[in-house]
Amino acid sequence: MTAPRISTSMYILPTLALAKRLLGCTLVTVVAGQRTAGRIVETEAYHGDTDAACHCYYRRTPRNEVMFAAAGTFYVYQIYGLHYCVNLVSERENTGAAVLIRALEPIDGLETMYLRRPVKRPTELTSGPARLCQALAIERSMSGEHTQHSSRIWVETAAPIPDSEVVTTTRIGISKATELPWRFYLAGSTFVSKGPAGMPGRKTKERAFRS
DNA sequence: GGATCGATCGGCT
DNA sequence: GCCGATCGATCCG
Repeated sequence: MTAPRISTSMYILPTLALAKRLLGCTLVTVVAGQRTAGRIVETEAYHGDTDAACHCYYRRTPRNEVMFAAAGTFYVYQIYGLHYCVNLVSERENTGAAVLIRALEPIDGLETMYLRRPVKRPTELTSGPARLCQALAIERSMSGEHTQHSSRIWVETAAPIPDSEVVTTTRIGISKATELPWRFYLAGSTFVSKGPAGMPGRKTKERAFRS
């Protein structure tokens, strides 16, 4: 079962709208002939020079260059020297904004995912930005690929999730701009990441955002 | 269950 | 030199 890839009209949405709209859609990779896919259940928005937590906040550099590419481009970066995280670039070219994909519900290729991540429960497979990259074999060489054209990574569309099923909170694991309610997840999903319990010197606690 | 800590390295504040 | 959009192991209760 596959669905069409997301269309231009979707990934040109403003970053916050795109972050919400990606919920329910399917992130797919095909690596070494193995298709692995998961339903997106958690995202975060990062937006250019207005957002101190964004990689593009200070200026354009070789590292964040891909975030200034066309909307629909994947931006993959390495964090803490050993993990990867994947984003979908948003907004007009040269803006420097993206949506971080933080958690998936595994759908296809579970056996392959377990080979890449020897864990016990399906909830441990893809419930975190670095975990899902390991399970779907996403690494830095995929940075710069486009969801419309890539043969190894793309997003497939799904019906929009009603607002009543989307929870909005502050973002996780950052130390700047912690007040922005730019994290979104599917209410009731057991595949959402919880984030670190608490690390010294870091404000990681999420705050529910009332609306 | 919750808190603490180490791994590991590229890019820059 | 410092530190991060993280994870998993370990210790405590």
